[in-house]
Amino acid sequence: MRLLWVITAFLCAFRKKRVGLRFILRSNQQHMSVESIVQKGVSDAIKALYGADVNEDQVQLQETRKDFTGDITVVTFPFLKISKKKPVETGEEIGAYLKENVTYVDNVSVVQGFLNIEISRDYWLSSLSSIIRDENYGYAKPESTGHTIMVEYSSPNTNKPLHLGHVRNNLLGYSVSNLLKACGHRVIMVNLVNDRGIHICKSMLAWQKFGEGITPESSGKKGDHLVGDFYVIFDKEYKKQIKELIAEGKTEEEATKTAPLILEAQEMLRKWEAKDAEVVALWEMMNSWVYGGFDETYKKMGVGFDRIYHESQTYLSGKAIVQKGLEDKILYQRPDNSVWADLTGDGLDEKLLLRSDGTSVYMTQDLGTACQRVEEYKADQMIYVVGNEQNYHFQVLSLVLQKLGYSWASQIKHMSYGMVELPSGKMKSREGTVVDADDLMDEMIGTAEAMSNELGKLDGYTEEEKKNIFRIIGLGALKYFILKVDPKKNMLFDPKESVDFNGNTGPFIQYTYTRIRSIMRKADEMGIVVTDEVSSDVQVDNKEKQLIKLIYRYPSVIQDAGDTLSPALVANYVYELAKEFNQFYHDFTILKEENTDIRNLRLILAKVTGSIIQSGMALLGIEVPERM
RNA sequence: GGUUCCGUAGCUCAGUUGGAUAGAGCAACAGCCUUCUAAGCUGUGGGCCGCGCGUUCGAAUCGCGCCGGAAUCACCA
Repeated sequence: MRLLWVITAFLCAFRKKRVGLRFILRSNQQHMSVESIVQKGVSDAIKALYGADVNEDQVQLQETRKDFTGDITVVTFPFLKISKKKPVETGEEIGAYLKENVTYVDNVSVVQGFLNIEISRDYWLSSLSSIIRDENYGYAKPESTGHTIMVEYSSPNTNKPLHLGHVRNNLLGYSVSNLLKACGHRVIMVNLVNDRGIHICKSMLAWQKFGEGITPESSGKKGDHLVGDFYVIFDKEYKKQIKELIAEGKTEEEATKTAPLILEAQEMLRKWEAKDAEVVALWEMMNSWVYGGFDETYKKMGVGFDRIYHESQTYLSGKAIVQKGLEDKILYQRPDNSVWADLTGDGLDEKLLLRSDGTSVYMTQDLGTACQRVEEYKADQMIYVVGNEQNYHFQVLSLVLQKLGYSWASQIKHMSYGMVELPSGKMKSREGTVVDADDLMDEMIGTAEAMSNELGKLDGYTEEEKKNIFRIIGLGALKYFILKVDPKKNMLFDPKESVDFNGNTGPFIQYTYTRIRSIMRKADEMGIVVTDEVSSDVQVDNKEKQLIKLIYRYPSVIQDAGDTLSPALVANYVYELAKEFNQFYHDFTILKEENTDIRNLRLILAKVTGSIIQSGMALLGIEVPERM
């Protein structure tokens, strides 16, 4: 039961400190990155001008602000102590050296302490021409790092259908897995299904008592929803009994503990643990209904797993590990035989690992499954995509594993994400404010359909084709809406206002893609062949250069997003790219451009932008349509 | 109370090695379709970046202290 709901964590503690700027290496890249060129140049300049050694990593760079001319800017303040001159003077001296001695530096200008550098057209054009030849631009070679990372996500309970909270979890888990793959890691996606426990028994009992033999087939209802209904029925009947008992004079606490229904549910759990044939059969039947429903939801959402674990199989594991810890005196036993880890020295509390009756708890199971996974998959790292409400749990998990002496304990990362809040506050099933995952997806697709029909651009398409486009747009809107937000932050979702289709949204980006596809189709019809060859003496407008620079940034965006486990970085980058392209599209004609070199350059820009949109969106688990 | 996280425009969000005048979208208002898809583009208005102190050439960003919000601190998972 990992996913109750909610937030953040201590990602930062694990976040790798970046040293200097990233050097982008690709098999077919002939030259160094802009950053490296400038850093090396400045380092050389300072040596030549002032006789001091400055490490290339220490040269501070930033993108040149749009209101100044230049592509990249060196901050000169840190060098003033070396130059013993004023900022402007220092900047001018370094700038002059760069312009004189560094190949791709075309022009320099100094504003206050900032040295703005213009990189030559040749550099950008040759970058573009190598980018267009790279089929997997931005992605590292698959499994090239030699690291195996396990990503656990989703982790639902089998007593009710998936809701909005799971949606964020699933989208994040899936997207982060994609990102890590794109960074060259081997990734194994796993799901730990909570298929046992008292809450499952509640649904089972309610079905037994009130279900009258109803099944998903007989009712036409999705299995997970049907089971969820009985969970609600249990709760209702249970409350009724509590009320009656209180009316008879019992205290609320007594009533809660002694209501017949809860006693029966507990009895059922005992029978389940004793492997009572009848209970197990019921449990298997109802779980299979739920799995059927989940599969449908996962499929619609577009997520999947390499391996599914069931808590019914893992909940006993970890006991041996705890026993060993006890023998090694890392853990201790209380007089009632319960086993504890004392974490007070680390600023935390004491944590129970085995109950007095010897049975295990949530933590025990996680200790066990972690060890099992390391052995089974030789995982170098394990990432748990779980809401921030469980920050404490994972802090303890990592700490206990460390104390037990597992060298890989520090490789456990809790990818803690924030809760999705509704305008009314938290989702509460009892108050009927839960946003169901299936309903939500259907609504989004319905909205896409209504909007599309209103615009009437798909007239003449078959129903089949239209349906698929509505699905792509509706889900694109939902997924983008959720993924563009920094994972660790709580976010607000307003079901009434639904999700926008204009502005910084999935459909906006998809729309940009369809525009590009439309151009490419038309070019094809006109018999225009887009060549990979970028003419080196073609005029490049500022807007075009702007686009090239954005395109150039893509690989480092993927790296950053992978390092920080943040799909939001990719989402916001793709939006920026789409926006930039739309401006370009608005200002320039492409197909009607008469100069064929310029036309070819613009077609290349369109083509590369289109494939980055497609691949970036794919990292987010979002499809792009050919038309909309 | 302890621990962790969050606080940026009316609303939803960007802003990650500390850098120049803090950016988008939505909403509001004003424009742009005989020209490659107007789900687009352009413009206007809108901000003590929660508050204070400190570090420094420079702080939305780092440190400390407050204020406000969230989560958690079970022999539940």
